[in-house]
This record gives sequence, structure tokens and C-alpha cells, in this order.
Amino acid sequence: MATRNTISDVAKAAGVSIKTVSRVLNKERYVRAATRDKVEAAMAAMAFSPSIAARSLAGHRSHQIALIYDNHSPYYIHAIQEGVWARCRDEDVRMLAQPADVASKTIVAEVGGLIDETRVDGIILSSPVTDCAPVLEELERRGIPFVRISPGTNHALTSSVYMDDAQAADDMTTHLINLGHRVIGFVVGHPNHMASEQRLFGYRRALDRAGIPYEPGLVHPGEFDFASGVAAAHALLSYPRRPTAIFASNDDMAAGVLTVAHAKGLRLPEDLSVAGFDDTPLAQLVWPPLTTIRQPTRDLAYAAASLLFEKVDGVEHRRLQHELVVRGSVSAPAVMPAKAGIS
Amino acid sequence: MATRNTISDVAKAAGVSIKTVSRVLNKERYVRAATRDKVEAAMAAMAFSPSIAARSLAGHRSHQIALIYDNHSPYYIHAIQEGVWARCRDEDVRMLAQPADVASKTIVAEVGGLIDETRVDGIILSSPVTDCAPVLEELERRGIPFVRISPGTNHALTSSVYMDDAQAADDMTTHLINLGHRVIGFVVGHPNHMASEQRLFGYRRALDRAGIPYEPGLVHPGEFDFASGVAAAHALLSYPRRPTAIFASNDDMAAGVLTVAHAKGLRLPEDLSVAGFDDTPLAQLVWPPLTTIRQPTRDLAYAAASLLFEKVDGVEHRRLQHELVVRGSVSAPAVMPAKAGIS
DNA sequence: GCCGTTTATGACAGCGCTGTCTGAAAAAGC
DNA sequence: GCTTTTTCAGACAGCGCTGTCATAAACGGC
Repeated sequence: MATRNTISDVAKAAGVSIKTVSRVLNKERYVRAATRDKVEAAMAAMAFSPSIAARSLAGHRSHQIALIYDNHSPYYIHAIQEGVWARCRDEDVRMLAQPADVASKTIVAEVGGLIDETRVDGIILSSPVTDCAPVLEELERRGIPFVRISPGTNHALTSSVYMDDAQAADDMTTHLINLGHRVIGFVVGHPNHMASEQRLFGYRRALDRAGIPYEPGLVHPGEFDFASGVAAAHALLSYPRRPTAIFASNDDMAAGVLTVAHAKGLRLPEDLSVAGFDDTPLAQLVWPPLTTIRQPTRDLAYAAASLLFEKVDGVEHRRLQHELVVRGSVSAPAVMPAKAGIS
Repeated sequence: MATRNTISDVAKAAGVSIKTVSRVLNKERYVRAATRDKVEAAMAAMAFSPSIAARSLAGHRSHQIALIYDNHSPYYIHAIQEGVWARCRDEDVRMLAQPADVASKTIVAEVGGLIDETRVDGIILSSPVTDCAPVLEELERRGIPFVRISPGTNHALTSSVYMDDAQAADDMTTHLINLGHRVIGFVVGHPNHMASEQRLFGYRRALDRAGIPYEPGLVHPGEFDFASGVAAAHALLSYPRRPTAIFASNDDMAAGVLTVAHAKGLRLPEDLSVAGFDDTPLAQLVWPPLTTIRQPTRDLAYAAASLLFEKVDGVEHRRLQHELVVRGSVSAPAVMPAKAGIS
């Protein structure tokens, strides 16, 4: 096994000092173009990659950032990881993917340990860690830069990227109302996630505007997973005023609703329209394919990483656009209820 | 911002030399129990975490391993990450999740760069990177320990964990035959993955044993994704000898088959049985829920990490057990074809 | 042509640990 | 009791880089 190349090997090959190689590596000023070329050729010739360990030990930067998440949707995490990863790659920075458990009492210690061990230059928080107060306090106490993806609180304190969950839920609800639905069930998301509240708010706002009274019996709690979608569907479909449409706060729960509807022998979407939220790949893997809200997850993650790299100081919030995606799971109700429009 | 604690702060607090703290940190011999306790108390009191950078620069270990993957199934990657992560956590080692593209010409350079930059202690390869010859050669050339998850080739050269894909496919095919199916479609997996071949082999072996002639028209290529399942289903369902069952090499493609069947108005599973492979969460999110093969993905990943940590030297192969999971997407064919059993 | 400024390069310390070596104290052997 | 072995602890170099400082060359202005 050949011994690894170091910066001094490069320096020797290029006939310069190690400091000059270091300058080229870090794109510092004051290196003549000819010198830079020589050094770069030498580095390329020996396939040199500088040791992250040495760089972060010696300098103020570690060339690594961490992505912290606690989300049980593989699709969501995957999209987030990919977005952050793509941006890090542009920047020649490594991404440390760090699962966490917001319910755990050791989460602050774990995040602190991560920072101490790795000296990461910055951190990206994805929901619901975005709203884990102890973690936020710890990060602020340490003064480490961080950006939050789709936070629910404290918008003013730190940078974030987000979409308008309330408006998106409003859009979908309005879409259902416009098709003629008047009895619309709603499955709320996980109480940990602030987005859940926002989406419920949007649902209510749309009903209000249309003059449809809010009916608590049509709203059922959920936890963003398939099983809670199943449970909610059972409850909603046996409610006296049976809904003609059910709007679930995410696609997994919508898939649960679909399954219950199939099991009950309902025709879809004639007997029951089902709407989802997120537009994960799952939305197109179920039958009928879900009418849902496209959440630009990957782009949010990419933008979050961008904010982390670009930000010199100051706080910035970047909002990305959602989109209502019409597929087969929603249609006009088969029978327009006679009492439509009653307020 | 308080300046970070170092090993010398701990040493001062505990009244020992930094080397003794280092010994405690690395669980070396020759530290008296009383001394160890003192040091550990001091570390706990100041929430000390040693710098990975300094440790890997000074020592022979980096306390980090890398997981390299190129797999477009979020569920699979998620399970793999979780398994490796869980084992790393036990060992106090960080996991670097590293996406890669086996089709890219730069993959060797990227893997090499990763190793040079991070000095990882070992590497875990997940399919299909497990069978990317240039990467394997590079790793062997560098003499870095690595373990492969579900490799398709060279079982003898390096450690690996795997399941018996051929036997699993055989089991499922036999299950279908036992229910009375004689015309069984098969959707092959992505040609990059050696498992695809294995699964096809198992399908053929089961047919052979049952005396059912192999019919190339009943086998359709796929790429492990939903779209290719859709395409395959269209082809297979318009084949003159229309299959009463379709066995897809993974759940995503099975979901594609399901969608086509729904769209054609087929009753499921009476008119068409559909079997999947992997038992990803998706299997339970579709309708009808998929009869599939449970692949112990997370456990495979956990075992792979274990092999990496335990292995002093020598090669070990660990096989984990699959399981046929019966759900609603498979039943006996509605009408037993008259020509059943013809060979 | 002299001085001040900008540009370009190098020498060297030191980041926070681990490896090696050395020495002292405790345990064991006779 | 004294030597030999084992156990325990510290001094110190150095891992591969970056930061700081020093220095030299090139450039401009008059």
C-alpha cells in the first residue's frame, strides 16, 4: 500500500512551498496564474486530496456540514438528503447525515457531541428538529450557523426555507369545494410537526371563505403514517354525515384512506375523493394516483444549503412555491348533496 | 462563545496527564480504576467530546466509516442507512453516507477522494456498488477493509452479507404454482443489480421443478422502478397466453402492475395475482397489499457493519433469512386453465 | 531613481490528539 | 530483602494542514 500523498509531496513536485499549495487549495489571492497551474497539475498528477482532519484541525473550517433529521418518511428524508448533498457537492463540502430523535432527552447532548467531534461549519435542520427548542437554544448558545427547512416557529431568529403550508391546504380544499364537495373530511398530521397545524388552518380558512361551517367530527388526528390514515378513514367513513371527500395531510395517510375505501368496496373517486399532500413518489404508486400538493422538498433542501454557504451574516427566509397536482383520486362527488351550500 | 474543551482541560481538571486521558478515551490497558473514574467524571462534568480531526490525524484510526450507495429506492436506502447507523452508534463511530453513481466514469476518483479526505477506517458497499469492478479494485489496491451488502459476484474475495435471492424467488414462484397458477409472468429487475439475475434464476428453477415449460414471452425486463412495472404489465397482459399471476422482482414494479390492472378494470386478486419482492413499506400502502418476500434489509446493513468492526482479518459471509409474506394480492386463479399441467 | 504600496512566496508554529519511549511504583519470585 | 516482572503514568514528537509573520519582487507616482 503506497503511503498517502500529502501537501508536501505536491509542493515538492511543483517546486513550491507547502504554503503555496495550501493557497491554491483554498483559492486564496496572491498566487500567480503560472504558479497555480503548476500546482494544480501536480495535484492532478498524483490524485491528491487534502486530509479533512488536518484542514479542520489547523484552520477555522472543517469543510463539513451536518444535516439533522427525525422524520419517519423515507421519501422525505431521501429528497432532503439529496438536495443538501447536491449543494454540498458544488461547494466541495462533505455532508454528515445525522438522524436524531426529538423525543429523546439526550438529543441536545448528541447534537453537542456531533459539533464538538466533527467541528462542522454549519447545520441544516429538517422538520421536526426545526422546532425542537432545546436544540435551537444549544445551537444559538454555541453560535454555530444553521438553517431550518420548513420550520413552524420563530421565523425571525434564524434563516430558513419554507413553503406556505396553509395556502397549499387552502388551495386543495378550495379545489374540492369547487368540484362540488361540501362534506370534506380532514386528516391532521403529526402533532410534532408545525406544518400539521398550518395545513389544518388552511383547510378551515377555505371552508370559511366558502361559507361552509367547520365540523369538528370531520377532522381526525393522524401521525403522518399509513396506519393513522387507516384509522382516520375508518372513523370518518362511519361518521353520520359521511364525507364525499377526504383530504389527508400527507400522502402516506392518503394511501391509508385509499386502502380502507377499497376494502369497503367504494368506487374511487366517484364514491369518495381522496386528496394527499407532499407528492412523494408514493402518490403515483397507488390507485387511483393521488391528487396532491407538490412540495418542493429537494429544492427546499438545496436552498437551505445555499443559504448556509452564502450567508455572511443576517437572516434570510426563502419561500418556495407549491403546486396542486391533479391526478385520478379526486373528482366531483357522484351525487351532489341536496343541502349543498347550506351555511 | 466559550472556547472548546480539549483533552488538556480534562487532564487539568482530573489532575492527570493528557496521555492518561487519552488512555481512558481509547479504553487502553494500564489505567487504574480510580484514575479512570476521576477522568471520566471530569469528562462528563465538562461534556467533553474529543475532536475527530485530531484523533484521526494523530492516530491510525479515524473513527468514521463510509456507506456508499447508488440505489434509487428511497425505502431501501433508508433501511440500509438505519441498519449501518445503528451499529455505528454502538461502536462510537460516525457513518458517512455517500451517494455514488456506478455509471459515472469518475466514481473511482470520488471514492478515492473520499478515502483520502476522510481517512475512513472502513467502507460498506450496498448494491449495485457491490459489483462495480473498478471500485472494488481501487479498494483492494488501497487495502482498506470493506464489506458488501448483497453482492452478486466474487463471493470469495471479501466479506459480505446477503440473502438467497434465488431461493426466495423460487419460494414465491412455488407458492403461486401451488395455488394453481400455470401461466406466471415475471418482471426482471435492473440489469445493474446481480440480484435481478438471481431472482429470475429462482423463478425458472421453480417452474422447472414443477414441469412447467419456460416461456420467454412471459418474462419482461424492468428497472426496479414503478414505470418499468407499468410497461411490463402492459406487455404481459396483452400477451396471447395471458398470465393469471405476475411476479415482479420488487415492490415498486409490482405497484406498477397493480396500477395497470386497476386501470384495465381487472378484479384483484381474482383476475390477476400480483407478487412483489422486498417487502418495503410500500407493499402495505397499495391495494391490495402485496404478497411479497421480506428482505431483511436493515438487518443486512447492521450485520455488514458488525462484520466490519469485528473482523480482525479473514473473510466472512453471513447469510440472512428471507420470508414469504402472504397478503391480499395473491390468490388462486379464478378459473383454472384447462391446459394446466401441460408440459 | 527613490519611496511607498501591492503582489507573490516562504519559514515556522501549532491545532488536539495518539504513538513511542522512559521512568516510577506495585506485585511477584526466590 | 533484593531483584525481576508487571502495571501505571507522564514527556514529547509529530500527524498534515492553516494562520501569522517576514521577506522579496513588481509596480506607480513624481
